[in-house]
Amino acid sequence: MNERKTLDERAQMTDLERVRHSSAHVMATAILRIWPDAQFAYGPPIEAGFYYDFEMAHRVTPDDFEKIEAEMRKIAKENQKFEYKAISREEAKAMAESGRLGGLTERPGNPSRFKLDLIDKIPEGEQISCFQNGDFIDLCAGPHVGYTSKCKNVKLMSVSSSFYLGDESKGQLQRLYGTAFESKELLETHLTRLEEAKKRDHRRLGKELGLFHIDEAVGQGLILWKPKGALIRRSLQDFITQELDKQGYSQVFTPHIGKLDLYRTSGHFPYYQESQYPAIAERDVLEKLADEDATCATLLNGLEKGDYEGYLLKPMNCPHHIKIYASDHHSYRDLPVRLAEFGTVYRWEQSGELGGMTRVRGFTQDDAHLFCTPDQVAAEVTGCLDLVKKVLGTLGMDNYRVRLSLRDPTSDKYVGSAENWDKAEAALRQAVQTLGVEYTEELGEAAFYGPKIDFVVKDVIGRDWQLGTVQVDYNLPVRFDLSYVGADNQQHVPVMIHRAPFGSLERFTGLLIEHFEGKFPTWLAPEQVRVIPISEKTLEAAEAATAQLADAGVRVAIDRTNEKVGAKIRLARLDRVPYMIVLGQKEVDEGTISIRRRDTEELVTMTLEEFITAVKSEITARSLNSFQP
RNA sequence: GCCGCUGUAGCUCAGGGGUAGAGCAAUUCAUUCGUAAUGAAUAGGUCGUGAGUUCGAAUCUCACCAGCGGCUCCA
Repeated sequence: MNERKTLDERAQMTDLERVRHSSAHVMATAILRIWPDAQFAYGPPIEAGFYYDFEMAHRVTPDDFEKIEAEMRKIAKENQKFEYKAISREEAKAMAESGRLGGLTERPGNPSRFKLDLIDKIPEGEQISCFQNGDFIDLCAGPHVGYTSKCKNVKLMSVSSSFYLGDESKGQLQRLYGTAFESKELLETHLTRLEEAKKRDHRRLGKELGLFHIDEAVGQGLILWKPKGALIRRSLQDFITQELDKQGYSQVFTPHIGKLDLYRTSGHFPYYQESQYPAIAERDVLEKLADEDATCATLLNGLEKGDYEGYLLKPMNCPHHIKIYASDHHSYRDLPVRLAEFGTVYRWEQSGELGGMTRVRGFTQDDAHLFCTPDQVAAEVTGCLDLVKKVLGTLGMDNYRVRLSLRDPTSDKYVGSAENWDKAEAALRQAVQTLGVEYTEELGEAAFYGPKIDFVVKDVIGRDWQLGTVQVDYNLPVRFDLSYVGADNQQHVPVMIHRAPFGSLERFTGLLIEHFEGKFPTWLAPEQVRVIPISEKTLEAAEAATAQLADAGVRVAIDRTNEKVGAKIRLARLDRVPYMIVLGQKEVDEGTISIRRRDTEELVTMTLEEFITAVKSEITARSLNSFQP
């Protein structure tokens, strides 16, 4: 976000982005009027508005928003002109030294240290420019709106912290987020939409619908799937399992822990040590160290260096699957070998990053590892992409973007030869082009052992989450000395493909809850049908219908409470049950049932047998829509 | 991990230096009802945890824990 935009990109800034970028300047002006010691760093427009990073003694809290907004509206009313000024590098530096750049001209302050740094980052020979509105001048490439009156429809959203240029070592700044629109109506629509989105938050719906629970006593980021959530997960797993069977995968089961040596070989243990649960030392090591009065540091060092053996909660499934592959001899005729597992892994994510089901410390990947010949890579990757597309398509999730994650050529965090990286990246690029969807190539997003194709979706508050992923790996097969016998009767190293169409069941379910607003299609709904007797007089008939539905394999519940029908309907709708069957004396006499769907007022009458046939075929087809009578 | 905010009944939240409140949910009773809330009664809380200040702390202070919004990270 901090890279310098090209002139072309700046010219392409939309009118709305100009309003927002200008609003960031107006906000800075307002802050300076209230707190003159503020030092500004960087203030761009973003997808949902704008922010400005700054440093000052006063800590902004939401209580200050009203005061800042009032000053901003005042500045908008003053209708200051945004004036472009081209200045020389020397002028810019002189202005920054006197605190007038990113400051008030009439009230210069301390040298603008961030602006000085930003000036140094502008390539020699490039025109340096600034914009002035009223008495506020800022180093800025623009573009802006003409006058501050365009910036009157603003709202401050939140305050948080950030690092200067995203660098943890460069100190912490305050970041104030706001949003701005071209009209009051658009602003209000946006704010209403945000309120609506909050109601879809999976953390809120997960609680309301009884899908999952996170308990302090169990641990941060560890999901307890409650019965209803577990039914959703089971349906998803059944779906995937069916697809895997069709596509020639073999399902395996592996333990949740493995010896440290396994991860030393894979390279994960030293590389990701900070984000793993600490290793479990063997008992005799602990006893020996206790006898010697050794410190924890001795233990940790010994584990790290390999002096002591221990176990790790598995942070990924690859090494276990690799060992399954390696336990047999393989001929090129056997390949590809496709090993799949719903494999639960544990990662010590930073506490501040955890949240709901989307970022957790224990999660289950719908994982698989494919071992194939170099010739098979392209076809296998394409097959994996098709699977991801099938999964997302079945669920009606079409709001994803595709990212080709490549290595950053300037970084040394990657393992393996440049030649293999080039091959892997080329294979993925070729495969993603067959997908027929737009994709972006992003440098530095690759895994340390190989490039990947990621499917990224947004949650209700606009955050990006990586779901499905397909990765080509030339490195682990070498590290683990894997082989197969080729047609030439020689030993060859297979290529590995890692892939997970959902990513993790936790994250995927969290995003599904938001995607469907809790109104899952019938095949996923924890409770598919609710039977509602009108009174105790028809309870017996309702019990019989419930039993018949359950017998047919439909997930059904009966409402035995003494409430009126209206209350029972309301409760069933709040529980997002797709179908309600109302049974009164009339239906019993006629031998029919009255069906009401979750989203309509319309009532349909048919026999129970007809309904069972229809709903069963809807479930089997994994239909997104309810059946049409 | 860092910055900021928050933590009161199962849930949503009010209150606030003199020992706890509402609505919903729950339980019981009455009602037997025709498509989004029938009525009444009852029960329910060491006010996140620990320490400190105070005659007295849910309320003030500090530490810790957890959640939320960002940052950083994400094999």
